[in-house]
Amino acid sequence: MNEKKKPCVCANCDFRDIVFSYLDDPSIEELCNNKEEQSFRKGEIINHEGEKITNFKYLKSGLVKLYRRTSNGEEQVITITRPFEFVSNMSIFSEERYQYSVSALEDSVVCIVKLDFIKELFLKNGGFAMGLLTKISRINDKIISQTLDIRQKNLVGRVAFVLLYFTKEIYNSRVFDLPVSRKEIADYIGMSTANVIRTLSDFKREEIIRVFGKTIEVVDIDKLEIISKRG
Amino acid sequence: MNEKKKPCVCANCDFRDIVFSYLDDPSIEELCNNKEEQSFRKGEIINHEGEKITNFKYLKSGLVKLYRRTSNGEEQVITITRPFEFVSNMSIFSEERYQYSVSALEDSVVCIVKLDFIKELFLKNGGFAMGLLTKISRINDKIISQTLDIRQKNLVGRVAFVLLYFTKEIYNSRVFDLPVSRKEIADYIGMSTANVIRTLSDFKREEIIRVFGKTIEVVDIDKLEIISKRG
DNA sequence: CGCGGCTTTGATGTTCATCAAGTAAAGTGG
DNA sequence: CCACTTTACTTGATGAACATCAAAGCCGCG
Repeated sequence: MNEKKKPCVCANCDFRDIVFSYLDDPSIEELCNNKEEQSFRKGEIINHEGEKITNFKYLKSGLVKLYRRTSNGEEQVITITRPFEFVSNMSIFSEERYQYSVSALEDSVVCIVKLDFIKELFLKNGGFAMGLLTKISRINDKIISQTLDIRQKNLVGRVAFVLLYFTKEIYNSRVFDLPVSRKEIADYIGMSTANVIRTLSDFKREEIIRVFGKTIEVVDIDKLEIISKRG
Repeated sequence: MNEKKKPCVCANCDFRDIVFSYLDDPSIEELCNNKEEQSFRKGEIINHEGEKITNFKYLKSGLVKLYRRTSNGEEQVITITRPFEFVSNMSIFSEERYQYSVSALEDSVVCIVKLDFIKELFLKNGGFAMGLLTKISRINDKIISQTLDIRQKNLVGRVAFVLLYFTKEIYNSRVFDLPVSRKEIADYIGMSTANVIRTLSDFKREEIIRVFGKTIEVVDIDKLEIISKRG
């Protein structure tokens, strides 16, 4: 008798609560067998724009950026996100190929499941399908509203926004190491690198933040909120 | 015997091919009984930001704009779209209330189905669920990529873009009546009204377009493409 | 230690919004 | 149907916001 059946690691994964909550234990077991984990070092590319989509991927740990290259070769950062927001989000059901690239901003671990397996699950398990649709919708909503928010702000408002984003959404701490270069921030909020730096310097001078290289300390978060809103 | 059973109008609707193609005739019949059509005059509001979502709505004919109001009271137009792109798209599965407003730019007809009915269908019919997810993903993808495209362009590029959008995507004709005011164009592409007008005047002067009030004729579509791309 | 990339700052010019003033067009009430 | 009011459109002038360019400092890495 096989008393010591190894428990599937997926059964305890936080991700289960999010989209796989409708799966019973045998299904989770099957998922586990169809799953692979892959590690990416900071800077490595997880999905490449134009590549064929064959897998359903989600971020288990780390931090990634979603971006695309414009016709004149510049990089446009669409969003920066933490685990449990899908990595291969969006296009996976609507397109054959990735519309955007994804790369690791910190060392990251990604879970990879064959897309066909997910599609099968989707077809035969309505609850799972609904959970997945809700999750995907929510991610899309977030990206769209974030993009609209940024668009509406001026230069200082945008920099304030991005600092608050790191403080509240990404690190949940008033002190953090910037995971991106000044240029990447510029590509994210749609302005020039020089002006991102200039604005950071202004904030430093007004003692709203302290800066030590890549390390940022938000001193006056309330003032930052005001600037971001008014922006 | 009931020989003269009235055929359900939904059975022949173009929309059936798009998301309801997986439904068999009895289900379509049921859909038909749960459906209402509602007409909206130009300018009327179809969905209101903040309102509770109870229905699944889609545009049968007409033209609508999706927009939101920013914190300082300005209007931000997210997209302008033709039938068969959902009206109550996006948030319907992820949010309880509408994130955005929708209003009619031309007289429009909207089909309205109770959201609960769609959810039931979704749960028990995997094919339908997959079709719907694909459709929703595609609409979201389109909005996101459009927004990114616009963001990356300068003033003239944006105006060229919007003219091409009306020419190719909306009217499929080089001559058309603008369904929106100059101000609405400005709110759509994120610039001031005065500069939209100025740019249109420049295009007129360079004989790229002809303008008679609301009527636009695109004379040199190639030049417009170049300006839009380079922008 | 020296090379290359990222960062910083100042000077300059372009792009764009804002303001103002005028004209055309579209409602509105008598 | 016309005078009146309001709203949309148009153009020029001005200044603010922002990008670009250039030069110098910093830092990590071979």
